[in-house]
Amino acid sequence: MYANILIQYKIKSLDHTFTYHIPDNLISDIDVGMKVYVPFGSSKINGIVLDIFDKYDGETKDIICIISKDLKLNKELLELGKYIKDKYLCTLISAYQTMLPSSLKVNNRKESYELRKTYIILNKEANIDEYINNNKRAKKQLEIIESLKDNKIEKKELSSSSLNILFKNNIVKEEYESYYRINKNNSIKDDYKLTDEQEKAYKTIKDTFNTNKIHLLHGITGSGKTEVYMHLCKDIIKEDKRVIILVPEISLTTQLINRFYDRYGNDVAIFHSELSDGEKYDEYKKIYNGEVHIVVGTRSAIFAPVNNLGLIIIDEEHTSSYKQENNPRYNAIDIAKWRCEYNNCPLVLGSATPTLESMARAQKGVYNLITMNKRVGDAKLPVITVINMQEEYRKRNMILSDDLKIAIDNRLKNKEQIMLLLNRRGYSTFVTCESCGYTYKCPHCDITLTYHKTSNNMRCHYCGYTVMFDGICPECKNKSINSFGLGTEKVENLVKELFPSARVVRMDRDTTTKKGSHEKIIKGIENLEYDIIIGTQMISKGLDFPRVTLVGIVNADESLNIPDFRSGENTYALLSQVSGRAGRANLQGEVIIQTFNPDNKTIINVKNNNYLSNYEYEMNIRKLLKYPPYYYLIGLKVISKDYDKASKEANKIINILKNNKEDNTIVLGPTTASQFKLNNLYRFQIIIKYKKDNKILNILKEIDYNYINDKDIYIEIDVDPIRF
DNA sequence: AGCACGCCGACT
DNA sequence: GTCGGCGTGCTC
Repeated sequence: MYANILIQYKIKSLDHTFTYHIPDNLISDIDVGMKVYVPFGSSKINGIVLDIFDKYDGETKDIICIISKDLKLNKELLELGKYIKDKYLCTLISAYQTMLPSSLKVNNRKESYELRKTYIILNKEANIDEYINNNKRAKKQLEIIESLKDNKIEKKELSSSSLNILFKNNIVKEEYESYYRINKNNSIKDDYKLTDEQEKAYKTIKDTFNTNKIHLLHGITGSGKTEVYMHLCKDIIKEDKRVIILVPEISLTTQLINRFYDRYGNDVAIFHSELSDGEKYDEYKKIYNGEVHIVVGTRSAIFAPVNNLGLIIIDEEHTSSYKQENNPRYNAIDIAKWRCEYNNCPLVLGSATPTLESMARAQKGVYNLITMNKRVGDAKLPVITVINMQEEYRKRNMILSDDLKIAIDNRLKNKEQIMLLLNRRGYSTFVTCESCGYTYKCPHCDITLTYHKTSNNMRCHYCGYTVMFDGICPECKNKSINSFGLGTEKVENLVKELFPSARVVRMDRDTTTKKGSHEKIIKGIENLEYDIIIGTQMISKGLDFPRVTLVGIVNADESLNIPDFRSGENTYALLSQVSGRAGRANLQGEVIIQTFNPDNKTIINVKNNNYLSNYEYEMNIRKLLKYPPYYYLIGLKVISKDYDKASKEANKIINILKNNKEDNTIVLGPTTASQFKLNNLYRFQIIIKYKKDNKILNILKEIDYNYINDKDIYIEIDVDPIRF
């Protein structure tokens, strides 16, 4: 018997199987999907068995041993890997590697992550009565024997000196029991009553169990989407199927996971980046062994090794965190679609602000649109005020406007909580007019231009359009063009200065890196230990604090000006999500948006809480400028430590692309990538916009293949990129 | 990726 | 004469 093995190195030139002979002693155990140890060249490495067959007449070596018999990739995941390789142009092994938690990665050498407890039991074969009679004076030993007569006892609870004598005389034995690091018990009965709207959504989805339907659940913030998910889970459990629920990132996960634990206890496995390797191993095993019905987790949980999958739910489907930004650059929504098709089950995409792609599909009837327009209970929508920062700027209010300061003061007096959102600056520098808020945009791509200090010009990173920079604002003719940005720390200091008695907490990358710090801050806010919460987008999603009644958006423009064609869409989503944090319970919420561009369409749509108007506005631009969802995108980067070589190859590639495409396919570039020089590597970028073009997809694969053995040039292809 | 092989320059 | 630099090529 022989086996085709995919080896652990994720190098394009090794992206094929090698055939090995299966020695007789392994034949009965070996199976497809298992991890094996094989000789390779002059060393020994790990690999995955992809198929097993009888006859082979080339030269082979023997497989040394099987590494994991009890955990292997199942048929579905093996098949899924091929899809990922084909769609995202990555190596097959890296597709499989991303499916596995680090404890089980193919190149992992550590043997076991299993935690075991050691118990002591009486040795049934020993003549215990005789031993008791002969050792009447060994009080401690007799005590132990007596207590072991009706149950086993954990080893560490017994005195080791007496125990050792009992061991020596074969009176007692050790017994092992493995246990999981995470154990939860449910505390709440599932008797929550759904509102009419929730009930309708729930029924609609439930009626499509056992069909491959995709639902877009468009529910405004506070409309109770989670409760709909919970009800669906109940039915999944009833039918003994499995459900995967994806959530954007841990900030949201903590609160949501606790809700699932409260109701479903140890029927839930969780997956997110804050778990330790051991915890992830345990959760993976619970899923693999079919011990849980519900899997809740971030992006990589989409690869949970469930059998009998009955439903996938992707919450906050618009968030960019479902797209992996390194190889393989997959999007969890794509993977979900594939798995739902494979298992013939429905997919639910939930969001208050669906992506244009999803809404467009829903309007075309590809997805089934379910709308929830009402907030649960008495909660009213917040009142949104837009503050023109141009005027505040003249009053020397650079960070907080008078209105926002007054509003904060009022909430503090009422013992209500305040959230201040600060947009993080992007990695590229753009310039804004400090007095009127004007930002340069590319006339062809509607993208904010990026400033380049070395050449003193501004460039569009999509098409290469360039203008010189003269420092004079073309709008208000002031010489106030500048690039400025605020950090959370700066805002924190000002707030502390203005409101010295307020208890302030900051929630951003810096304060949440430590394990559990996230949860601690959230608990603190829930327990009303803080009055003012300052944070980045991290605080915008899903969090539910009933005493937060004021949300202040400090610099709404920062997000609008990110050089990305989706900046408008993303800003709408961000602002309306964070607005949704205000007034979740019966207290009236208020939102104050500070901007230099009060006439901006996105800001106006946020103020009017009009998703559909924003959708139509953005769709128009996308249609005009040929962006998704009207066109598909592919980003290709040519990377080299040699500037000239990178530039030369990029030009060569663009010519090949232009000569092998359909007429309506557009090839832009090459331009310098937004992070042009990174780790001493120069990066040129090509953008492809296409509708239906197998020609260009095939030529891309060919280009990718041609550079496999080129040591100076590295090609990076991003299919359906969300950011360039 | 990792290792052997191989072909040049500077040392005990 | 030999040690060791890393450029090239191959691994079932």
